[in-house]
Amino acid sequence: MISPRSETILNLIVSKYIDQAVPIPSQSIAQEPALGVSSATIRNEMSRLENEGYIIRAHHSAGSVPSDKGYRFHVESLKDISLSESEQRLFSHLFHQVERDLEKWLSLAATLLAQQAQNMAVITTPRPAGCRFKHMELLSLQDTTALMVLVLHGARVKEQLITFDEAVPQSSLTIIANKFNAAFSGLHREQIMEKENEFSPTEEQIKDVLSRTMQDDDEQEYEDPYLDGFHFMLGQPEFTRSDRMRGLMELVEKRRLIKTIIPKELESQKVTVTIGRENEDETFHSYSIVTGKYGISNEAVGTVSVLGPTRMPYAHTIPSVNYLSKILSDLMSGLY
Amino acid sequence: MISPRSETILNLIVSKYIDQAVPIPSQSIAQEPALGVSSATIRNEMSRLENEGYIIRAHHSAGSVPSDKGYRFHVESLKDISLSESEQRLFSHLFHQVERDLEKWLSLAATLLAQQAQNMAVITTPRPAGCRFKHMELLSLQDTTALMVLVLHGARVKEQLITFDEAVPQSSLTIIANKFNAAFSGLHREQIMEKENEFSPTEEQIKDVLSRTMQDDDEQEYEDPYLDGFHFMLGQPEFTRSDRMRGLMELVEKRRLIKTIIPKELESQKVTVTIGRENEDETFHSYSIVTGKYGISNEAVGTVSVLGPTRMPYAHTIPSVNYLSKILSDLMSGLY
DNA sequence: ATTAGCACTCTAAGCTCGAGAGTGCTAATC
DNA sequence: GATTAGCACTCTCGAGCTTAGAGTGCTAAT
Repeated sequence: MISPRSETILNLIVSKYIDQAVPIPSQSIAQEPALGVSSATIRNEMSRLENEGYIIRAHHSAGSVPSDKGYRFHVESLKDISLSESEQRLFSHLFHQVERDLEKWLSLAATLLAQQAQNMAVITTPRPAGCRFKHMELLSLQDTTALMVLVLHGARVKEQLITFDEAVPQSSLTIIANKFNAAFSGLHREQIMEKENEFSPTEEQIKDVLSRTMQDDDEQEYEDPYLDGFHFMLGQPEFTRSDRMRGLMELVEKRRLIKTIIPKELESQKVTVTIGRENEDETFHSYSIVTGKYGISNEAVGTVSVLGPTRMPYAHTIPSVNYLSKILSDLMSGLY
Repeated sequence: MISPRSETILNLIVSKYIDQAVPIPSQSIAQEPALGVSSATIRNEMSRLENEGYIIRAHHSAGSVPSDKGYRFHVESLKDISLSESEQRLFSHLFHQVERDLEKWLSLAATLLAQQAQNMAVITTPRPAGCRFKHMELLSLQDTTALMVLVLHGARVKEQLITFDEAVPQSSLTIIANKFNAAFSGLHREQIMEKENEFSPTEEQIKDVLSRTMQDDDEQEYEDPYLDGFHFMLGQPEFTRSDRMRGLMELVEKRRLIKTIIPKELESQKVTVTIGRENEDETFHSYSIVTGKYGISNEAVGTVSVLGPTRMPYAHTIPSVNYLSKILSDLMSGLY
């Protein structure tokens, strides 16, 4: 890749293909007012681009389709684009209209992002580095059954049923809850386990359940993510053959999706784009994933992603992911 | 429909078609050892069945495909079948292995049901008739922000952020929570609103949020249901053409599915089967829905359903829905 | 009432063929 | 040397045709 004209042509091919989902002929590029050359010249450039692996032809005399390498070039060329001011304002406005509630925010973000990218949006809930006890409540439901409501730092709430061997009245439960609240406030699970006060058997049991619940939370890689826009993805011409999506569908349903989708390294604050065969998992060899990180470092971090075919409107998707990450981070700082 | 032999033949056609998804020729029925007649005889019976609208032929000389009326007959003929004892034991066993937690139960039930029916299972969470206050907790997050944790009867937990105009310390919040807990225990929303104690502005604000949260809960038709087995459905040969499922996909995603899916009348404890054009909503004219009710009457009721093409393994699906409703009802009685 | 036998119908898959789209190459032009 | 017009060549896609075979409906025999 040398001449600037080659770059222009490649970018035109990629944009047009993303738009039209049809192999792009040299003529259609020649018509572009940006460059005043004939289709024959374009053809020369195109065969060079093909030799260098930026574009692919289905057969001898077919139009051009970008390769992964072609998409990669295109993506690099627009990494620094940001969302238009009017869209930024619209987004902010929408977020300030909904209730102050993490779930509502994430759900809204997923919907907006899917809409922008015309593909599936995946937003994971913030992962605390290691959850910390904030408050607990014990409520008697029946003689031997109680509900434990556990509040962790960062406005995370967990519930768990507990069954005792013998009847435990609400009054005892309240006393125990108060005792635990005083003793465990702000502690991590390990610190709670170390505490060796003298506990009654009932208390020990509750402490056990508490510990297991917190451990669950720590171990859980991600909760069910917020998904939206699967139907946009299905609408793409890539999926007229339905078998194409079977495997993917199962991934989504089984929620195994997430582990595979999120890039291992999420060091940088920048948006990460993984294109086609750059994905380690073979299932995604014809998909691209655009991922951003949001949240508060060292406290709780989640991801904002878009999954779609490699032919994805990166020019809309990347800045949207970027801006939504920023909004969510800002909103979340109010919770910690 | 008169002769018992006609009935046998119709049932054979339906079962075979459900199994094979291919029009059933007279020969294949004649081979059945159950009735020792030739294919010509079957053909005579078949043309009678066709005249009466139980089966349909794609064209002049094609095999038989059941009509909605045919499926209806088939379903009526097996309404009283129950799950095999071994499967009943297996199901019970599985339910007693998981944690005592409503979410886990519903999720397990959805997975089992989808597996049995080889189609999509939809389980709605129990709807309380009108929610009742059990307990609340107020936790300060930042100076002017608090988290309200609201526990309703039936082990339902709700969270809501509250933002105050001025700083409110944890100590004040605790006092307010105690006051409310004492005053509102066991009450419905309307009853809480009627209470006209003298409240401070902060208390009024919290009471307002409380009321809105409870109203939300009352108005919300259904929460997000538990879905499983969409991929089974996609695997059915009905869906080799992908456009067939687009609309459906969107329904699932937008959660509008539920309102449309659940029969208006759920009086009886029996399982309800709605076949093809019996569905009011046109979208489901080529689908069948099998629905059962579970829960505790007048307290909290949810539904267990299977959605799939009219060619659905009713013989497995109906007893499974039936038995799972029973299991879930039994389990839930422990929560009230 | 049942059945064997056969002619008839309809589908689905394969096949050819021509039109059209788009390229690669060559030779002329700037 | 870069660009371009012109044209032959390649490949795809859909239309139309053909044929094998699956399955029925009918008739005449049992």
